[in-house]
Amino acid sequence: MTATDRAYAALRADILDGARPAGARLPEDTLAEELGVSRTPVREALQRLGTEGLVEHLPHRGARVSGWTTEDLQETFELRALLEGLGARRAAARATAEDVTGLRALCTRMEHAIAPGRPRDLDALTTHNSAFHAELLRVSASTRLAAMVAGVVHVPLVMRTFHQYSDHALARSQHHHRELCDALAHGDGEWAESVMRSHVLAARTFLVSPEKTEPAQEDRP
Amino acid sequence: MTATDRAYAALRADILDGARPAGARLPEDTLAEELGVSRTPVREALQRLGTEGLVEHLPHRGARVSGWTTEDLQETFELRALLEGLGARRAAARATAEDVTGLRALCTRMEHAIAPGRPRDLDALTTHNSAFHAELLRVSASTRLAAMVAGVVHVPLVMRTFHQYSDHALARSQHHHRELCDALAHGDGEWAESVMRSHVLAARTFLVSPEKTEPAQEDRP
DNA sequence: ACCGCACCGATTGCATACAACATCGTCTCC
DNA sequence: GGAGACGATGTTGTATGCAATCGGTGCGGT
Repeated sequence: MTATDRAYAALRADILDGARPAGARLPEDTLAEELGVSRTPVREALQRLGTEGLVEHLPHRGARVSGWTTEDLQETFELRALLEGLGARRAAARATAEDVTGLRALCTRMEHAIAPGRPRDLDALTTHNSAFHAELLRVSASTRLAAMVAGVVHVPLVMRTFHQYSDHALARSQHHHRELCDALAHGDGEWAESVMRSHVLAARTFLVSPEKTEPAQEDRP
Repeated sequence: MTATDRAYAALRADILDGARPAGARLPEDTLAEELGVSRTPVREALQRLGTEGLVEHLPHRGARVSGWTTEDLQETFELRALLEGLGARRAAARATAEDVTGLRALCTRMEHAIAPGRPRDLDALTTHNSAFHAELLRVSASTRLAAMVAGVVHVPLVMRTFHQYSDHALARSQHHHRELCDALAHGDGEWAESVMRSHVLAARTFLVSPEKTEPAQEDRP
């Protein structure tokens, strides 16, 4: 692992878990000192984080941690629903029996991590969940798509979602995974895409529920 | 404009117009010499191009121009249809009367550029077309989305598409733009999204037509 | 008192020097 | 004669020094 990778990983983790709050300044030389590397890898790490939207660059003014409004969160999940939906559709057209078997194995592990009667292991759940989604993207055979999703999905955010999930919501999430496997096994891209969209949009509702921006009820008369 | 920006723009242009073909090596010091800058801005430019998928990095092996298979093109247009479709939908929910007026002005300029009875001005058409799509993304008020679209839309590719367009296809393209303006004026997101998808997918067909991968005719019995 | 302008500190942007690593050719040993 | 190891060579990865640029501050003018 290179110094650039370490600087990138450290900064990204700091930002996403709140150690560096939104608006915090990120001077290159200070970070270089803190991380024990020179300014060059710090520069490259900041640039990468900039393309992901986690930090914003002001010319000759330095980098800051960019803020996350509710609107930004909505936007992120909208994009995830779209991109991961496309990934699921493509995966359905390409998945082999072995692919599906591997994904189902991950489902089993996730179900064990939250099996009733034991304390939930949300770390393990998060790990296997990430593996599941990553595997799906691998099967979808689109490098560009995978890179884009990686830029929008932030693991600590996913974990936070799991923390807020009720038992019911957790179970539903697992049901989505199983349903995705079935859709893939049948090669049904539309089905897979639809399930994935549901999966992501369900997560969105839980994350942004504290301050709903929707115009509320749209009851039919 | 900084040296990094110049290096980025020059390399990107070289790659997209074929001056640096797929597979060509991109040694940092050689490029630095050619572009008249040092290796540092070249490195940053190569990294940016890497996130866009135009070049691929091999650890300690350098960067190469990444290849574009037909499959890659399909993928790119699939993503564009999705992302720009979302942009159009969001724009419809946010567009003011002034926004629509501005977009319609761009439509008029595009129509002038390809008015019958005069030689087509495809450079002007490309310029205004880019402005139109950029303006739409601005109205959609999603920084992340705009950045993603910029990563998959390559202007020379768009121009190549225009070159291949028949009169009929060019006219249809302009009709799409007008229809988008109408959908925005009515605040109809679904309509706008649908039109934008048609717009992008029509372009895809023209670009990949030389070697159709579709299973050909799906005539109804 | 307020506005404009020049200086000053801080920080980035760029250039260059050095070190680490991968590949390839060659040489030796089996 | 072939295979493995070792050095040669070229390239990237990293560190550091220097200059350009931006924001703020204080002074002078109006």
